[in-house]
Amino acid sequence: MPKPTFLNLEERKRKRITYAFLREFAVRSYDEASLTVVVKQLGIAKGSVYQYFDDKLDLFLYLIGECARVKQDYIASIKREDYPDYWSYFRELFKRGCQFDAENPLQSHFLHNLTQNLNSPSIKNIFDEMMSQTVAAFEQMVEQEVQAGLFRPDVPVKTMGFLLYKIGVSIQEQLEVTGAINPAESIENNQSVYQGKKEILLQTVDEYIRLARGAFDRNEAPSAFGISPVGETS
Amino acid sequence: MPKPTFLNLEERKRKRITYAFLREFAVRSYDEASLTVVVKQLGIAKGSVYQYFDDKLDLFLYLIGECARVKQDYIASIKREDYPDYWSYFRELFKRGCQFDAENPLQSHFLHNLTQNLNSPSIKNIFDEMMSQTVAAFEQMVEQEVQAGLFRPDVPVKTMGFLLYKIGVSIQEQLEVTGAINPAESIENNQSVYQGKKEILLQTVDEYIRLARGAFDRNEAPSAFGISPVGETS
Amino acid sequence: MPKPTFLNLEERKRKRITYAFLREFAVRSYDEASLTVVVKQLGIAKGSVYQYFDDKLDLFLYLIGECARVKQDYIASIKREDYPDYWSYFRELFKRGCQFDAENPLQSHFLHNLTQNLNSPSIKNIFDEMMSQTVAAFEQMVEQEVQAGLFRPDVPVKTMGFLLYKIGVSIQEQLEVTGAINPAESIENNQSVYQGKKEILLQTVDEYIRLARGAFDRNEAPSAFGISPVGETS
Amino acid sequence: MPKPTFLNLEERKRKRITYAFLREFAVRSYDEASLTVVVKQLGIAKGSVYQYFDDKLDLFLYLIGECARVKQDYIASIKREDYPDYWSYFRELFKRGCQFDAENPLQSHFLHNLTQNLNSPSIKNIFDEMMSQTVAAFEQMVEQEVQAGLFRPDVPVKTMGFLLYKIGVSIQEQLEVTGAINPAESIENNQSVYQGKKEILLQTVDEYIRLARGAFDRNEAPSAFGISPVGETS
DNA sequence: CATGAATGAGGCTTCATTCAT
DNA sequence: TATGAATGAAGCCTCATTCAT
Repeated sequence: MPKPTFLNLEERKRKRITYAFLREFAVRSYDEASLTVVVKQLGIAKGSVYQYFDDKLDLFLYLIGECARVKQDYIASIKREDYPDYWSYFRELFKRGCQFDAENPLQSHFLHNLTQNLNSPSIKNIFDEMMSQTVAAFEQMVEQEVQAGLFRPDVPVKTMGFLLYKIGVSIQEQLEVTGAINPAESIENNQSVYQGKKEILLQTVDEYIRLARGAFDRNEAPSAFGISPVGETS
Repeated sequence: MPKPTFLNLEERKRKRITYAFLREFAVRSYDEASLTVVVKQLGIAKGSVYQYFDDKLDLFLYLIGECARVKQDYIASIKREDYPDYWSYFRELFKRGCQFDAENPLQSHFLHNLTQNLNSPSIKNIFDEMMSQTVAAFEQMVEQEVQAGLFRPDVPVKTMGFLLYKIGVSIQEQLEVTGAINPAESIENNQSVYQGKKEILLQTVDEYIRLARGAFDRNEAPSAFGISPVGETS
Repeated sequence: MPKPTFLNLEERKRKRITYAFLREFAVRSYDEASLTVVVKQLGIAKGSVYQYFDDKLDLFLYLIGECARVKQDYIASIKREDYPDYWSYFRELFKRGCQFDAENPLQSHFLHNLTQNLNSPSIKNIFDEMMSQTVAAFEQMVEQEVQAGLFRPDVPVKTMGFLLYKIGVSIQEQLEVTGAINPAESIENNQSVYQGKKEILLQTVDEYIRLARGAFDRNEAPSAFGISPVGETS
Repeated sequence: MPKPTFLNLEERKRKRITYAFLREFAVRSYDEASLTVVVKQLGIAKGSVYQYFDDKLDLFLYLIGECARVKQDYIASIKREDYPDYWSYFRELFKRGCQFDAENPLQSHFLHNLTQNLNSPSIKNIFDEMMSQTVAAFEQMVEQEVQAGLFRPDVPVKTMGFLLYKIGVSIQEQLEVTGAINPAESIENNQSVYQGKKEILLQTVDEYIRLARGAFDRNEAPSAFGISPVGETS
């Protein structure tokens, strides 16, 4: 939690500082990120950072909180009940994610880099909990769909929830591995993560959805009935 | 590549050294791992390490190679053609992986930690390539299944390959996130990663396979139509 | 270039540090010089050096720059056009050099040791360029004298320039080889390089000048012909 | 002085070892040269070197002695009395030096690199003495010429001797600074120092001789007499 | 509230030399 | 006589954090 010293800062300065650190943590992992470097860029005293935050971790957690809050604003309004099935809802999440990315490039980069950041032992505990929460959220979604008879009931919710979470992550990773997006490069050029790549992102989302439907949706056997009644009736 | 000095070492000593470093790299990431610490544990001179290996990276790559080689011995004999479908083949891979884990706990821990290790910038390039190769291998498997008419043709091989790769990873991760396994703790107690957890691992594999079937397998319903109805009714 | 941290240091401290390093580099070559040793002498933390300078090379270049600047102040005001011939100008350079030596013993020692320092591979490139510039400066001087009809035109400027440069160096070296001066010892006793040796230095300079006149000056015999004989006889 | 162990070695092996170390010391300075590296190249045990020589210095001095001996064989037969003046003798020294270079490239490279090697503190004492001897030899030559009435008597022999020595050195250095020769490169290509550069070397020698004549030769004033008798007779 | 110099542990790496076999 | 593994001091450099001003 930042100290009052930081919160009382003139907004301009507070944002300047926040952005500089976001940029650093968007490019390097927690352990690699160097306060020294950022402080030099900012032209502020090293000691100041310790007037604002308890330590490196405190600062880092603040940044996570801020970015999560901003992204949440984009996503919170998307309600499952406004969509006919889970997958159109799922797709919408990515669409809004794109909007968030375009309007908050630095925050988007920061969160993006976060995903590949689960190791640094200094923060392992914290990350584990964060991930647990995220996974739990997906489990809950799955639970709802199962209850509604839309997702298959024959696989534990835990497993489906985790795979669903992983599918979300995979979409980003695949784009990165195949070179469709290049965060390291785009942040260098002051571009957002998905700048000019919205189409390919959504296309990939659709491909994954096609696969996921087969995996998660309740088997349409009854409808198959309607298709091949002959064999059955005979 | 280790220097002859290392290879000529008395086997007992060579193994003692290898194991000590495996242990370190199984617990810490490449950049965090400290040669100094291990050397102190071993009670050997720091300089000795540099008689054995060119540098830290050389040592690390040797460990990767050794572990991969050992694991390969367990897996290489599993041939796709010996199994009726991809998924029984897939399952067998995990079964043998379990055996490898039980019989080579340290190597298994090392490889396990490797997965969560993609960041260390000193070795990012090397890791990226390793992962690319792994992903490519999965793509190739998918390609084969598609050719054989067993996997669906309406989703790009690249996407299916990547998801398949991710499913493999997810199984391990889910067990870790849910607390079913706890590598950090088990290595402390000189236990293998999956010690006493073989059942739950395979059960989870089966769950994922059930999901994956729906996602990847060619939907047989329509084709069943053309092939049999007539014959059935007659 | 030193970091602001160093420049903002209290002058007393800054000088103390500068002098300690000057002393080290005046006695040892770049590669042999040990920051660790100096830091211990100074009683400051090793890390401090890296708050002041980027690295060892940065520190070294700073020292070169400082000493060169100081020496330049002594020499810059000497203009060729104020002297009837090159050699009286040349002699004056050494006289002022002596003054610089007396008033800045440590800097003088440092620069003196620099000359014998062309090897250290870490800085070979930098040194090669420095020497090239110095040689070029001598070439230019020679060129001017040739243009003015004062130096002989029948030997390439390159060769004369290089020899002239070497003569300057030789004067110092001869005194050292013959034991007239002993930098290693004099720095130990906090004496300047040429302390109490000004006379012998200038005497040696004069000897070299006498030799150099024969080598470089245009032979006046023929020209004496056209100018005077007639006028003299009349 | 090498130990008997070395001298008793089969000649082929002894030469192989000698050459490998010559090569190393021809490329690196004494302090930079690494026994470890050479021993690896040779494929012999590190300990062997210490069976052959007391230590690094002992080995180095042996190499100096060997090379000096070989070069001496080329030069010793050149007698001053066989030449009309010092400078034709001087020129011959370089010609034979060229022959030595062509027929013993490695030794030539080694000796060449030696010149730029006066710093390494580990061997400073030894080098100082070597140089003193060389300088003394030149002094003696100068002394003889002065006695013979061929060199000017109005400048101390010490100074003329030293400059003469320096001129010899300068010739080599100038060729290197101007890029006419490139030892570092030529040794890489298994070429001798002056391979294909004999002409430019001798040409440079001639230029230096032209300068040196003016500097060292007794003033020819009397001969000027014969040129401008008019003014004198009137 | 800001400053920024000081800290010092810890990191990897190199090398000549020794000594038991 | 040859081997080659072991040594360990010394080197440069990084970084989060502290604290006096």
